[in-house]
Amino acid sequence: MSLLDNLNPPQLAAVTLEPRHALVLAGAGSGKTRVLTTRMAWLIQTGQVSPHGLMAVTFTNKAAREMLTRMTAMLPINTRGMWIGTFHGLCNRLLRAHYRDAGLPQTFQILDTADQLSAIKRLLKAAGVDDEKYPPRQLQNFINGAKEEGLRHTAVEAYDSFSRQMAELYGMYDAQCQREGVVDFPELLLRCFELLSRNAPIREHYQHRFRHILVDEFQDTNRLQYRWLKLLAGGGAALFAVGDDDQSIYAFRGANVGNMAEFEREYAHGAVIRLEQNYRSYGHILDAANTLIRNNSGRLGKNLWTERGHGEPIRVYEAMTDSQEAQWVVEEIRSLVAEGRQRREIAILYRSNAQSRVLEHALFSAGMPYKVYGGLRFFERQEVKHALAYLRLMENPHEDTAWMRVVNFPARGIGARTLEQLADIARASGSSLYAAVAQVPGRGGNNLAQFAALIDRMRFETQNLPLHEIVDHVIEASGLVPHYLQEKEGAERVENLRELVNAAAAFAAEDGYPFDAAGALAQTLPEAGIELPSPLAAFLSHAALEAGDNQASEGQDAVQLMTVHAAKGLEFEAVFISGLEEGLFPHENSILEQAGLEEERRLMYVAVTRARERLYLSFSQTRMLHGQTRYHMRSRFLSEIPEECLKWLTPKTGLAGLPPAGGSSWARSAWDDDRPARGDTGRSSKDAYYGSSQGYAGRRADAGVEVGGVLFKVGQSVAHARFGEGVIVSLSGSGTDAQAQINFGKVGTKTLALGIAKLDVV
DNA sequence: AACCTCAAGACCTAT
DNA sequence: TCTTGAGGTT
Repeated sequence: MSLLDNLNPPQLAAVTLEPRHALVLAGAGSGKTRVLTTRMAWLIQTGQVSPHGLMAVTFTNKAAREMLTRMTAMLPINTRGMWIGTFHGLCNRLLRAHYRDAGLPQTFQILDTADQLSAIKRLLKAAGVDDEKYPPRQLQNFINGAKEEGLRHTAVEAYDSFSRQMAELYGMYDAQCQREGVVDFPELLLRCFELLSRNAPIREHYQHRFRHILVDEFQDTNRLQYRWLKLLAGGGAALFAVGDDDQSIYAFRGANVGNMAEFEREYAHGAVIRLEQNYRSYGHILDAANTLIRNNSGRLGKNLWTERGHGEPIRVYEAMTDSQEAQWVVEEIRSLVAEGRQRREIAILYRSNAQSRVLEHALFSAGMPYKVYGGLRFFERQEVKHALAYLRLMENPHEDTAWMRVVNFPARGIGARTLEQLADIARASGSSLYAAVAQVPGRGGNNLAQFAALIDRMRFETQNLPLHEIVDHVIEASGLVPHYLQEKEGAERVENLRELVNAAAAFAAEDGYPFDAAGALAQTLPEAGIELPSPLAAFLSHAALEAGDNQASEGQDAVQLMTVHAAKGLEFEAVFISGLEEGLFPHENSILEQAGLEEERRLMYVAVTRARERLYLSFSQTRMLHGQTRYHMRSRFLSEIPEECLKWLTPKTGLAGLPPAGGSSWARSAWDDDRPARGDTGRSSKDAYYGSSQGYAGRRADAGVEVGGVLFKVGQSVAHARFGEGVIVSLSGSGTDAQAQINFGKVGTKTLALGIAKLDVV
């Protein structure tokens, strides 16, 4: 048995490529992970590289683990100390090893997105900046965007006073982080990049060490990550990048698809290998995906094909309401299960997490086991974050974010007033809050001193304990467990805190600790005299970098619910894509720009290609969103799939948005024909069509509302001075209370009071 | 200082 | 719909 058995020609070519830079364009289901892992095993087995000389980078911890598992299945070697991990994990590892050269305290902590936001809010408050004018969220995006481009605040281009101020705040934020000894996610990368570019001995050490660098999901790299890779490969390493430009769905967090084309031009010219044979899905599913994605521009080009037959058509269902849609999904799943399919092989996908609720409700009512991915994860739960904050303070009491989080939780008589005093003193002396405690007078100062003493005491009392006992001690001594025990709804929180103890034990015992920073360092850099981070520090990194699984009902055969983003890289026998509505999928925030729309289309492409055998598409005429009923047209993506791949399960007459009776090919006729050219959203024509259809107006039996002598009806076109032309989608109330929900197309749907808003009937 | 109520804003995706 | 923050009350 050879590693190379059963590879198709392009796969074989990729696996056994000479040591040189190469780009593998790997379509969905074309054996991408297999190629990556087989190449790693092959390189090692043939003695071309030692396990230490190989680095493999992924985006998710799951992918890293999968890679490790599959590689060791082929080639049983000791993987301890191998550099296989996420960009963030590997950078963390490097920074831990060289914290001094990186200008960080040994105990530096990692801020997740939420921590970062609260740090920013605290900064704005301390600096007396108007957070109306400089919204914390926007500043966060500004900072992260700059860091992802590799720019410090002094390098950010600021042409106007607003961005100059933002850059200024960015600088203050970095100073605050430095003072507190914390780094945010993008900082891990930037700091690591700067370390390598400025410190020649360290750079050369790693450049010399890594002979082969393999990158998974290359289309998701941002500019900084690309530069980081180039820097590491600068000593002659072969960069083997695997990706699929059609599956680039992370532009919103800085991913730059352009890296692929640039990489080909700069490095991999003449070494592009395409994997286009798909081993996953039947023909109809692939045809749908191929046709859909052809609407995008600037693709590197790729067409999936299969040796399997067409398979079954893609089933399409239109529901009246979101709950009816959910009901239908459950019914279909019932019959799939009755046919003998496993529930874990069935996935329900949606664009945004908020959509899961209706589906969960329907599944729950039907007694159908299900598992939701996404949403709140274990390490993001309030009580767990509180416990982690205590642990972080024990490691580094100067971390003000953690301090503020728990200084008065559970309540210990430290109020806003006292904390304000403390913050003032700390700011004046440029010290941390912890360091300023002694200077606060009065009862507040006394309480603060007791809190600081609590932290010190917990550190002292646990200093020689194993990790899980440290955690166990802290959740009690901090008062968290006692607090939640006396709270009405606290039982589950206490359970989660106890679970944190288990997580710590598991982390110390198994893969976590050796796999993470410390163990790897011990193996890889004994010569450098590296001080190992404590198990607690390693555990805290782990908690920040891997937020953990969600509420996983272990072992149960359960239907899988997740967002399309979360589904990337996975596959199922049967897939439901729900909520295929304009404004939802494609999402309304992305519709206006071509780039945004194309990313949505790639997202749809990812969703479609998750299915092996059966694919179901569904949409609903009405949906509860933001607490109110909204009306959407069906997604344009439905009309971008060839009709011959589809099988409509719902009658094609009498439904809103559809043409009147008859015509089996309405899906590609009615509004496709008069749809404006690409680039336009096509909303206006559709809205006009709504108005004249027998859609909602007839069914909802709305006689209309009269205000000021004008009769308003659902479906009617109206004009507003600011929002432009729109269509009334619903009416409520009467007289002076009358309100209308109006779809203004590009502007969105607004609810207006008819007595106040000046509306003209068009 | 703690507790409560109400309003506003988010809700799109996530290492 | 849910969470967060502000403001008022005890």
